[in-house]
Amino acid sequence: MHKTEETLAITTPHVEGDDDIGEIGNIVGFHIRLAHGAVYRHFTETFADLGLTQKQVSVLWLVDDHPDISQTGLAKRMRMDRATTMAIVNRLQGRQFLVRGKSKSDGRKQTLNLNGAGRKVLKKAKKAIHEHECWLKSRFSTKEVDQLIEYLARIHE
Amino acid sequence: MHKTEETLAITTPHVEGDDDIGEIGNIVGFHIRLAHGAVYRHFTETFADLGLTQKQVSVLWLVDDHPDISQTGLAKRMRMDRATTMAIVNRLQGRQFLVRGKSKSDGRKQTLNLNGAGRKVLKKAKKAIHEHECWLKSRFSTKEVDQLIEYLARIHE
DNA sequence: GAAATTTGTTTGTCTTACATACAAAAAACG
DNA sequence: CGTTTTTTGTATGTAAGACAAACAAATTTC
Repeated sequence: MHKTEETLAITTPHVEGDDDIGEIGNIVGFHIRLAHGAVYRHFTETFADLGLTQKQVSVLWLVDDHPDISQTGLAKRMRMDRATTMAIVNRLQGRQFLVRGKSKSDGRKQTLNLNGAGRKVLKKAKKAIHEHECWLKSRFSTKEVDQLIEYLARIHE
Repeated sequence: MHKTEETLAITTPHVEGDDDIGEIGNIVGFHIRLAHGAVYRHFTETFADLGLTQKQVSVLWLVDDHPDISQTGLAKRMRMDRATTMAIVNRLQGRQFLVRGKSKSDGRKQTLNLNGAGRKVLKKAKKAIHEHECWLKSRFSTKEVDQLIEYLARIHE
């Protein structure tokens, strides 16, 4: 859909179609933000009963995939700074989903690992993620999904 | 480590090193979040001297495009709830960028409009946005940009 | 060995998201 | 017409996340 200057209602007092966003609709960043918001909202609904956020699930997942990962290792992969990573790890540790240990090779580093409860909740989370992904992917063909991922990777890599 | 490969297609080549994010790399939502984060970060850098956030610029832009728009009209277009919209409008009003008025047609509604300072800062912001968009679009061809926008619109519309 | 860097930590600020509750205005309805 | 419901703006509180600045301990670099 090309929404150039075709829809130009100046003030739409009682009009039902509220998708007229004007020239800002040509800004890629604006669409990324809207898409991210929509995904975030659906994610939050899907995870309402598990009480986990996107960040928290991502961290659990990455820690599970990378046993003994350090906080900075995690931070680099998630593109977060140390303080933000601390906050999230603290929260997950507080909920008894992961444990901090001491690295033998480097005294500065912590090792992060899931415990039983963490693995259990991650298993549930992955099922919810699958459901969430199906909702997201339902509007794309397999090829389009691949292309979308490739486009997005160009942005964040 | 439980790898649930039954539902996940491997679409991302695995690279060893800090970019190796494991099977989570096949999750569209994860890439959207990373891409959004990257865009957000570059946006913040670009707008450091103007001191405006993405939301604030979007609101200024939309108010300029839709004079006398109401807060709920704004909220619908930005996919925000009323309380969040309030906070942002309050902040922009506090910085003397926009003014609230009273709607003549509906006593419940406020009318939002930019004032001189708001239009001035929006003009600067649009220049910065252009720079920011160039950074973002630099990794895509014109056709790819159109396609990316179309993909993203499928998600948020 | 001294200096610089890395890593984790704490503290504080800012922005956004959302839930809830309330009041005023308008719309819907009998 | 009056009553009820809905809409709109508002205030309040909670939570998450991003980030900056400062600090200490361990490591690396020189």
